[in-house]
Amino acid sequence: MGIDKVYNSKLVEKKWLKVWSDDKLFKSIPDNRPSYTIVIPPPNVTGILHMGHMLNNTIQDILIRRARLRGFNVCWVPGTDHASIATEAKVVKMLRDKGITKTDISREKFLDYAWEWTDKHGGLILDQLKRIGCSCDWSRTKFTLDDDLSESVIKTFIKLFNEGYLYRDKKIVNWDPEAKTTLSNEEVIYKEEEADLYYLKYKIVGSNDYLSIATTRPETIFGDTAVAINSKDKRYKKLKNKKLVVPLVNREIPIVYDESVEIEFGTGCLKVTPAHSEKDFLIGKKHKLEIIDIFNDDATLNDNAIHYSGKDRFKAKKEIVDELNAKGLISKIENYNHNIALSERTNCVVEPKLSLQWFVKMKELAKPAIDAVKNGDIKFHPKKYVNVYRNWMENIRDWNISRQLYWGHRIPVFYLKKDNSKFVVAKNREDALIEFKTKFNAVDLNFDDIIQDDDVLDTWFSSWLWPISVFDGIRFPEGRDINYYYPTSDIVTGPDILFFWIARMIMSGYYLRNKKPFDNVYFTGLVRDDKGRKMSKQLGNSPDPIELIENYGADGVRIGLLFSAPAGNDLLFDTKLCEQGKNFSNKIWNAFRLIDGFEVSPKKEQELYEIAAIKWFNEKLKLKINDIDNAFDNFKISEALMTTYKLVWDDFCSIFLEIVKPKFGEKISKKTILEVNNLFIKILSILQPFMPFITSEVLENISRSTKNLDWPKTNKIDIEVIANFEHVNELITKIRNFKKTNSIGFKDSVKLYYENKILDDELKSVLQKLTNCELNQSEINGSVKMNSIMVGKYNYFIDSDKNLSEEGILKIKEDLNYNIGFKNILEKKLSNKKFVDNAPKDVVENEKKKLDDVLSKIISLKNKINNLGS
RNA sequence: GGGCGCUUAGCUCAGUUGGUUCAGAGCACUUGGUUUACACCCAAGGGGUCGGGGGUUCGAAUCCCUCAGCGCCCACCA
Repeated sequence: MGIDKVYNSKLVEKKWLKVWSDDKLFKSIPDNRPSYTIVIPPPNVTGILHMGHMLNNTIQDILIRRARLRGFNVCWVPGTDHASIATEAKVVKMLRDKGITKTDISREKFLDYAWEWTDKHGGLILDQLKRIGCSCDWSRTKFTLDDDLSESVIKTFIKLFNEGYLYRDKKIVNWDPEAKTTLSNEEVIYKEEEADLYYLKYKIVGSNDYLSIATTRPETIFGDTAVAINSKDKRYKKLKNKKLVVPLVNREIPIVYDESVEIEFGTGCLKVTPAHSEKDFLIGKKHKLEIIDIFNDDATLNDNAIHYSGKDRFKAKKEIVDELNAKGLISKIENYNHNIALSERTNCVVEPKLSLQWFVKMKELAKPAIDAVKNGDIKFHPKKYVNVYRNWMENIRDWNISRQLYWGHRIPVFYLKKDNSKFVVAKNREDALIEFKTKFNAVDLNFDDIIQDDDVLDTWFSSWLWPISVFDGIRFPEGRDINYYYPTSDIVTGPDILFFWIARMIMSGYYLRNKKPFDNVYFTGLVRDDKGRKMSKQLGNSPDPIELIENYGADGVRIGLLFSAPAGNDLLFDTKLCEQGKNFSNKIWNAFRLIDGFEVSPKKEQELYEIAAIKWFNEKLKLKINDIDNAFDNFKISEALMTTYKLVWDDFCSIFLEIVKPKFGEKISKKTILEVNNLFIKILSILQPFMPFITSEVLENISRSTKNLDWPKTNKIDIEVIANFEHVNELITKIRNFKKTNSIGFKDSVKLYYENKILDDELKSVLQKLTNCELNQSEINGSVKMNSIMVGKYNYFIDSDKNLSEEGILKIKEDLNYNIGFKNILEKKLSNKKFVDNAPKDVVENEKKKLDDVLSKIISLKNKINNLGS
């Protein structure tokens, strides 16, 4: 045989990657067919493919390819995200390595470097997606900083502003001192940490007494402008109207009474630093306290910290504690567990900071988005995330969208240089000037008088528009594409960006188009290693997807990942699963080799066993396709794969092909080979979404053409054909088992006696081919020593020249005991008046039937044992 | 502190509305097999009192309560 014994994934993949890129096979243009659309979750433009992408995009490709086979006009839009803070951090590091500091160069210069960096490293990930077989419409590739998408972002900002959804406010925000930007609440992650709780002594003015105040942050005393006590706290009533002296600073501060202070915590007294805690800020606002900011942008202390000015916050903390200690101003130190806030990107401790920022009012936008998910208009898979979503959405907080970065969409707000409380929102400087002139009646204003906001928008402010903006539906709401492809069908993503992205896309969808952005959200799990640990760079436990593809083939890796990827559950990735995937590829390859190698005889009649096998497999295939369709409809993709896997490996290869395969030296009939090929093509169609490479290759070889596959349709299924065939199959297993336990050679002939009418000529032919038995229909002859085997409720008898082995006899006795036990249970149940009276009739009938069956089983087993004795 | 979810074979997980067609699958394991597609293979087999306890019911892996363990999300306890 000229074809390789082992499937060569490298060669095949190389070939098909070329075909797929040359032919623009996956290009979509609106037409009369129904559309099926997915927009890719855009990976970071300079990112590289990791296992999460691999899983996520494999699932999308499976959905996409199946939809294509089912005749939809399929559009999978690829693209990348500029990933504002992540990319900027990389560029800053690159510059630092070159000895350049971000602040030393102009914004324009920095952006030049950033674009250079993006051009150099960007888009690599899209090529990697091609390697795993992704069938995107590559002609539609988008980048969030493309001109059209940028314009969409700006247009949306202006619309939100004009409709009152945007405001600028001084609030406590999350400050990342390393990236020197604010972060949204979603970009902050909390980690439990053991800390010290210091009890500091604040001198009471006009007395020699001290008030003890607990804090984890003694370094912020320079910003203290009050001490707050709960008004219900009886212990401190006598302190009313007293003042306190802040240690080290020697500033006198008032005592204020506020309900938000917990009586139980520490001493019940809270030092208030309005500039460095949201809670303190609110207290300060209420009591009109002074606000003293003590940090620079890089979280070193500023001049307000007197002799600690310029020192790093952590270093300063230690020294301050030492100084306080030396002065006897710390009464005790306790261990205390609390959550520290870390930046998702830079991993440094986030500093709450008072700052003027742009916010989006979310409450109103959230309303239709909550309803859509609640009433099932948008479906989440798995459902458990509906509650998580609702919980977040119903308590949604305003979205801080400004970032003190360069890389991104610059906020389209222009201020008057002289007075930055006066501003306009406009898409460019020219419009801004006109706007200024009308709004502020400033006729003689020129470009030098205005300045654009320095900040850029949160990266998610562009990605929340993605399903609309990739079809240019913001600039041109009546465009052809947006009206054809939107709402999109499904979106596939990890639950970690449920709030960042999914929730916000739903909101923008309703806000901008009054329509949901997608019908279904499929949440994948996290890819962990085989010990259940998250994959991370530090642990080095994340395999390189491309390397895996080299070793196991893209199809093998796709299958391997999906073998353990039920929606929403984390999956423990093990390369063993890829090995299984690779083996499966090889199995398919060899099925092809076998079929391809059949010698065909044009004149030969079909064998009876061929007819039986084809008849059965036709029905079985329909049954399984129904199961697979069902699994897909419920987004149980792993289940769909497993059903396919077993259908191919067990039913098609192990059973069907084994029967159809001509006996040694014989040929196969023409009619049969045609039918086998047809069935194989259907099998390949089902496999195609999971394993695009090998199926394309085999199909081309088997049909000698590149004709398109269809997803097979099912009609009425003949259950009896399946049941009878499977009866025979079970019989075959039992005969083999009998041979094994009785040390009869696998290929040795035995005589089989049967009494029922299930076996027609075709099935008999199958039985003979696979077990090499001699068939006789007859009553049992009691005088002959025979061994009975049971299939369902029917008895078969094997006559062999060998007696039953000890093991075989033991088995029969065990079988008898089991059935007697079962009989007792049934009889007890049926004599229970309560059961007979209360249970539904069909249940009772069923139990009676079972009893009949078991009784006849017991009789035949007893006969068997008696025969042994005779 | 609030909310959600999980606990079924050695491992990873299925089990819609309670009823021996529900105690399952894949992997792993055990045994036997290789000139005739594939040892990246074939055939056969063993294995679980469904986390513990209690309740509802004629009947519970499935419904209710409770305890234990694990995981996730949210939140301004200094």
